[in-house]
Amino acid sequence: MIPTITPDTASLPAHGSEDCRALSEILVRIGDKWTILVVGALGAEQQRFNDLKRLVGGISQRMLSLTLRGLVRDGLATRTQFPTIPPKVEYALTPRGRSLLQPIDALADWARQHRAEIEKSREMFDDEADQAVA
Amino acid sequence: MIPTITPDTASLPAHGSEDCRALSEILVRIGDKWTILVVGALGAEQQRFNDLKRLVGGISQRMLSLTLRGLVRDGLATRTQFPTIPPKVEYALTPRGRSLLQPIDALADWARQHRAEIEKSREMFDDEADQAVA
DNA sequence: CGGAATCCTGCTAGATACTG
DNA sequence: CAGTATCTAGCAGGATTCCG
Repeated sequence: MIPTITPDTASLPAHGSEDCRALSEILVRIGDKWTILVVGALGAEQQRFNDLKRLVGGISQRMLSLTLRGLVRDGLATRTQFPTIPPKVEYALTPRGRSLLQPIDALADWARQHRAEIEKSREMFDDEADQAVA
Repeated sequence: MIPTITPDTASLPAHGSEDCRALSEILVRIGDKWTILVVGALGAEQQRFNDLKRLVGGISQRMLSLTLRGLVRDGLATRTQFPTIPPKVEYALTPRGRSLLQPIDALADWARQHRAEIEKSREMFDDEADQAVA
C-alpha cells in the first residue's frame, strides 16, 4: 500500500506523510480570491459591512457576504449586529483569526522577497516560449 | 483618495498598505488545488512525471502538466529531460522553491493546531443554522 | 444599512483520445 | 514515458433585484 497525496489526504514530506491534509484544507479555506484580503482588512480593527466593501475594492456584496459567513463559521471572525435603524453590523477577528495573521505574514514576507525574481523568471520563460514558436 | 485593497493592489495592515498585492499574487499562485501538493511531493527529492502523478493521488495528467509548467515558469522548479528511449524527465525544486517550504510549513503548523477547533466551530455554526430553519 | 435570492456567464479542471 | 489537444460539465463569482 503506497501512501498517496490527495487534496483530501495531503502530505508534505517535511512533516511525515500521515495527515497534512489539514494544510490542503486550510488552503482551500484561505486560498480563494477574497478571504485573505478580508482578513487583512479586519486585521487592525472591527469593521462594518460597507466599510469592508469599500476597503476591499472590487468585491461584490455577494462575495463579501459569503466570505464573511465562512470566516464566522470557522470561528475566525465574529458578527455583532446592533438592532438600530438603520441596522449596524460589525465584524471583527477572533483571537483564532488574529493568530492566522502570523503564518499569513510569513507568506507575505516570502512573497515580497521573491516577487521581483519570480517576475523576471516569468518574462524569461515566456520569451523563450515565443522564440520556440518563431 | 482612499486607498483600497483589491486582488491587484492588495494590502495587509500589518505591513502598511502600499504593495501587499504581492501576497495576493502568490496566493493565486500557490492557493490552487494542486500546486502545494506537487511542491510537497517534490520537497524531498526530484521526481519523474509519472512518479509525481502516482504520488499526488487524484491529479489528472493535464493538471499535473499545467501545475509543473507553472512552477518551472516561476523558477520554483526545474525540468530536466533525458533524450533516451523511452523519454525520461525529472522535476526538482530550485533553491527558491525550497525556500517556499518554510512559510508553507508555518501555515501547515497553524492548520494542524487549529483544525479540530475549526471543525467544531463549523458543526456548531451549522447546527444553529439548522435550528433556525426548524 | 446589510444583506438574501435569482439569474447568468467565463473559466477551471476532469475525461478522453492522440502523439513524439 | 511524457506529454498535448479537444470537448464538456460544473461551479465560482459578477450583476441585478428585492427585503427587513
